[in-house]
Amino acid sequence: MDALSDVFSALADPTRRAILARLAKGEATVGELAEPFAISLPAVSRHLHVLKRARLVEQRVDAQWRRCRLSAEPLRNASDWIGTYRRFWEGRLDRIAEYLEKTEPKRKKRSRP
Amino acid sequence: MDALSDVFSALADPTRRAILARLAKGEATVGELAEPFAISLPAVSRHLHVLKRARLVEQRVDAQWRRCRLSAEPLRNASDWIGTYRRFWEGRLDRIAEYLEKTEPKRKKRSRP
DNA sequence: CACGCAATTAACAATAAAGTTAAATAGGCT
DNA sequence: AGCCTATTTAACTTTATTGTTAATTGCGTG
Repeated sequence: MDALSDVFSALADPTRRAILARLAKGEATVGELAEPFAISLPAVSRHLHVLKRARLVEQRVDAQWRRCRLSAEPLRNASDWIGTYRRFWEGRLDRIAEYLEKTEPKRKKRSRP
Repeated sequence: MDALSDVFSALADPTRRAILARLAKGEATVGELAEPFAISLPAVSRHLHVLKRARLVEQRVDAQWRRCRLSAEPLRNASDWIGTYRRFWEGRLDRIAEYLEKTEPKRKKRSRP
């Protein structure tokens, strides 16, 4: 999978987004990250694996702990990708399209587009 | 699934992102959208279903055609969500964390974090 | 060195994703 | 009506994802 797909895919889960939100406040161990969730530790470990694959989380070994921290760089690409569509939700092109559709005279039916 | 997960999940596929890119240039029928891809028409139809579920695409019926168009509004939420992390990739907090890690004196080993 | 804690890996089950081909649905044309 | 075109739905296969519990690995302490 391409990097961008990995990132969007990693973000497509509320638990993983909550983990990132937690890490935005600072480094944490896997156990600390797992604590707020009703799922097992292995499940959290796998979520972290997904986040690492997307390069959104880095782990540093400290004795028996894995200290996790946010690595936000890939979010820049995701943001840039989405950003190319900004003009569409900022009311410029959408509205124009809507306007055209409403005011354009009805087209004749035809068999090819 | 929550709306944001639906959006990120929809974006986590290169074919679907390509479809959105095509729609950014203007309305298109399903057949037109399918044309550049090496996958079957039903497969494209399903990708569109995912995009519709995420409210990123709207379809309007025109005789036997479904004219698809971009509906970028949900991208605003996705963008906003990612945007809360902007300060991290803009070099403010990352760097501080790196700096602290490099300069902090080594901690003694201890049995609790 | 045995015990305990942190975390991952193994093994497994359930569900979802993504693709295929074939059949169904729907509208316009002759 | 019957055919052609556009698209979806059905049925099925393959592969991922997400979760579980149990076993494993790694490390520090008494």
